[in-house]
Amino acid sequence: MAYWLMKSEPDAYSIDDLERDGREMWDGIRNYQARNMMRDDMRVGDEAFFYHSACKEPAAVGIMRIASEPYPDPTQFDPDSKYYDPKSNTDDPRWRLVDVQFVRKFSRPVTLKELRAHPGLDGMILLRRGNRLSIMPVEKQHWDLILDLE
DNA sequence: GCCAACGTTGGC
DNA sequence: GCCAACGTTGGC
Repeated sequence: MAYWLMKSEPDAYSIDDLERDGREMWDGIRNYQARNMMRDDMRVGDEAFFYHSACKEPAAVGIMRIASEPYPDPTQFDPDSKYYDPKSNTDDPRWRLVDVQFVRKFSRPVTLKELRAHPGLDGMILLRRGNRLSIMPVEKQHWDLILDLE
């Protein structure tokens, strides 16, 4: 089983929204690297940190499970969606997504500040300078360390 | 709100 | 295929 970290802006979709919904499409990913990981590397049953980005306190806030095989992101075909991609077509969809299932919310957010301060987490992709990936793999040892921080 | 870092686009 | 211009991400 593999481990992941997936970012969302809490103003757009937060861990509380996922807790309410239970299961949801992880839509709107429009970055090829992130797409490729969903398309090629994720497996049903993998676990992922839900991470709040672009907000007052960036932090890992909970855990979810990959709940589906990859399939075309319907928002790319919807002209009313902000994720609409006129260059994609149904014959050869450009963007794919997976469903995620809520597992649990952390008892408290594990903040980016704490992650940066932990020597054992050196080398995490999330902490690399200039990193903008919204979906990234997490090594098992890092996963376990972060759970210890909760 | 600023801005560094990065990805994408498109002219050549 | 290069690269300048532009747009976006996301921490601060």
